[in-house]
Amino acid sequence: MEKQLKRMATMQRIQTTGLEVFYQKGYFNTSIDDILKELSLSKGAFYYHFQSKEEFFISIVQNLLFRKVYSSLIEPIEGQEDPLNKIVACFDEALETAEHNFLDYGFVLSNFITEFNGKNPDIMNYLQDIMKVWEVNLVTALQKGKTDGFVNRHIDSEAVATYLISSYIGIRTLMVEGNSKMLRYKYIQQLRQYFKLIEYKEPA
Amino acid sequence: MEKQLKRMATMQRIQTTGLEVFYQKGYFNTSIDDILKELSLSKGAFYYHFQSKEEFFISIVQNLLFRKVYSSLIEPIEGQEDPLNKIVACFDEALETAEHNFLDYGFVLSNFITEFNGKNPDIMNYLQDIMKVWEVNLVTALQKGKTDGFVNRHIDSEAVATYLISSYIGIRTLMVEGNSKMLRYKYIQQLRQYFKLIEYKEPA
DNA sequence: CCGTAAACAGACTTTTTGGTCTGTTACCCT
DNA sequence: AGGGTAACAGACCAAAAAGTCTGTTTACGG
Repeated sequence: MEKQLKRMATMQRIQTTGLEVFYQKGYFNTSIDDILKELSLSKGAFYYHFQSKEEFFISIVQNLLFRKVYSSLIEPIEGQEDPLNKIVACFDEALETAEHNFLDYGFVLSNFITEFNGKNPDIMNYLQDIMKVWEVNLVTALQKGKTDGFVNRHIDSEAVATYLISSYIGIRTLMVEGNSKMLRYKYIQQLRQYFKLIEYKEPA
Repeated sequence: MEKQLKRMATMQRIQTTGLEVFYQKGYFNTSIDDILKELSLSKGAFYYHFQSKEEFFISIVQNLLFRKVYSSLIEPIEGQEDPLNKIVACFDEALETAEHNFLDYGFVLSNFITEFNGKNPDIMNYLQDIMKVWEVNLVTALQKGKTDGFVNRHIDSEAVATYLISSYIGIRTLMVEGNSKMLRYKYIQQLRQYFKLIEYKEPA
């Protein structure tokens, strides 16, 4: 049963550096050999574990990418009370790790959505599924916030979720050009302003 | 002097469809032959007018892309009074053309920034120059709005500009997955909400 | 009307790519 | 301990890519 473990370990190794290189160079600009060079592995090893470049990428999306988005953007909010403050904290935290971890720069997920849009509907579906999970989670959190008395009942939860996702994608895109610390500060500042509008206000 | 005109005409033809194909398929996933096939032109023609694929793309950025961003996002705001309403109208207008003109889907500029980030610093500079012009214009408009009594003097113009750009980039990225009409409606709605916070309020 | 240069055509070269295939090593099971 | 299979190495192939080069057409100037 040792073999099973080794197999998984090798696959994960290839996937991990695969994601790194794909992110850095883009999917179409990255060759399998680029990844293999980084790992000192051979083509034989790669095609023993994966059927094709495309299937390989999809496995990365479903394993690494989904987990990453889930743990950093969905889980910290899911089921929590006081969603607005949780969202701010979660976004701030995510932007902070983005500052220091180059792999986080530019929000990998939206980068790939941009790259595959109109080119590969198959892969696009996998990517957009992740986005949908995120969006649904945000909407749910906002609705729960309404019943728990944290969020103004008159706001349009779906519109707010859309606006949040948009701004987050955008700020991550902007952060690639450096000065990310200042951008993060400004962004969180404006996000707090925005939330003042939609939080529950005690009836006077 | 007829020749000069024809030369320019041909170059523009190649650039125009070049931008279309680059946008649809991505720079690295597009071959020169892809563009030439669309135009029924030969390699000889292309390399007679342009030195290389890279130089060709840069010429597209400086000619077509800059003009597009300028005319749709900068000019409508530049020097105008009442910047907040002008910005809403401008963004709404830009999103509306984005709905109907597939070439606008996904905000071409930020798509390319995503694609070239970390891969080609040279091209990145040209792209980010355009972003900077936009940002400066927004900041200037907001500052002028303060002196003209349309914008709250206490807001941080640069932070607001960053937030605006972020959300715009984000919403354009989201619009690629369809349902763009609803997204546009929700986005503009939330943008108006946000602006209520930063508009000038008559001292009671 | 003709020579000359601009504008273009298209075969060719070199490099890179995704993917195949045969051969070799390492490890588990009996 | 040794046979068998999983895990990997790396040469190989066909297609595609950017870019070159030689040849042909077109059109302007004298």
